Amino acid sequence: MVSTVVEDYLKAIYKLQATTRPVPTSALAERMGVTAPSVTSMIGRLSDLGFVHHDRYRGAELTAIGERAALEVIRHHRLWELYLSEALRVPLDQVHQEAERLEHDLSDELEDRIDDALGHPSLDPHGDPIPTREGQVAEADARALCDLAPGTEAVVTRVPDSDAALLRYLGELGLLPGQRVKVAELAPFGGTIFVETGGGRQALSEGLARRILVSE
Amino acid sequence: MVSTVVEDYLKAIYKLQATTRPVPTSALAERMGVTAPSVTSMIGRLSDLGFVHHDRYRGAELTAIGERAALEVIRHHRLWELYLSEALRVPLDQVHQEAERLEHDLSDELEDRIDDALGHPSLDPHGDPIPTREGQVAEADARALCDLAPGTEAVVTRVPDSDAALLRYLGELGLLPGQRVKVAELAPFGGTIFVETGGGRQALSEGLARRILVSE
DNA sequence: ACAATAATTTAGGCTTATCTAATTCCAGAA
DNA sequence: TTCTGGAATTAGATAAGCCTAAATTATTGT
Repeated sequence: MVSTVVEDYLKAIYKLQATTRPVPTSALAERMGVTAPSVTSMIGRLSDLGFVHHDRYRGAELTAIGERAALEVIRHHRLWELYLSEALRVPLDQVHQEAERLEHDLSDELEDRIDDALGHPSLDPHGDPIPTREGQVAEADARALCDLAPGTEAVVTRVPDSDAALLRYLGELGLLPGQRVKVAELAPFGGTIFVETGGGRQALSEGLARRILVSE
Repeated sequence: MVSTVVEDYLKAIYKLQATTRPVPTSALAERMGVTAPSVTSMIGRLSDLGFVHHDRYRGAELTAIGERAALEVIRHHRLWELYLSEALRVPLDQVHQEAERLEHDLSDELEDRIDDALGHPSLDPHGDPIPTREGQVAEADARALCDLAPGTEAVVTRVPDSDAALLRYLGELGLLPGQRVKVAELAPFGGTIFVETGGGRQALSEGLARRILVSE
């Protein structure tokens, strides 16, 4: 059984790979909140364990085994998130933080019981896909709120998961998963989008609107 | 925040204090599954942290602060046990093991939510008292099954928590908390007790009957 | 092609928690 | 009161993760 620290590194590498591949030492150091030398040494260990391939001075990439291990941690995390949200009514802005600790302590038996209790869900409360026990991830092809034409109506399907303050703000705006939204207009010269939600007319930056995924 | 290892030591010392006080190094080593020198060194750290008083060559005793910390871990453990048992239907013989990992990852908020969801319970599924948030333990004055006179009827209130095989056995006998039991007879010359349970007539050793607490 | 800069790795050290081997202490027997 | 066997402690080592400071490498601008 790998340590919780190793699990956290694997998860971080998996997420960063969506952006850059291989993942540079500095990117991993930043995400993990440690110094670059710490990352170099950990990459060496992960490489010894067969979880990553290290391309010296270029970065690290998960092996098939490493990706599988990362997906198991992510599955645990997202199952806990949904469970805490549904069964214990933990507010959406707090579930990530709680799950961050619990994800390392989920036996196969308990995983199954939680999965059963939730009816084998495919999405966590932020709209992120829950990998299957076999490590399959169903990435929905959603579009970003900022890409909708004015006048379009849609439903929010996915929001960033780890920034509690942002999630509270999105809650105030009425832009959490499941909530309806209509693009009212785009401000001239770009940069700002006006939308109508259950909470009324809201202005938000294009940058933020890009991180909110919707389906029509 | 103390490490999970420190939490485990505090809990172990608390439990051993019920038998011997102060707790000898060897007893703690045995319970923690480590060598005596490891315990000596850990006791030094616990002493530095103000959790125990170390009487050199005699053993360790929890300070008020240490006892408080131990009770918090035990509260977490027992709340998780009851929650897993009630909400997720985890079998009684497994809840201890699961809670052993989860007890170290329970934020105050989640603790409150679980406590609320369970209706502020006072006993875990093995019948062990759940300390209050303030560190109060309500030790019920129960009697042991082996101390009942033949013919007496009672209800099982408390059983050992950590031996899964024993708990499965007690389940087969019909001697889990909440189940009714009647002492049928004592075998001549002692050592064995015959009881009637929902599952019929059962024989059990005096040693085992001493670890099963009942109320009439 | 080469020098400057930025990223990465190496070197060496610290803390926590463990171990084995060696030593010291205590309590009970003679 | 002294001896002795078992318990406890000290000494020294290891592994995981982290750090700072120094050295190295890759890249980029000229």
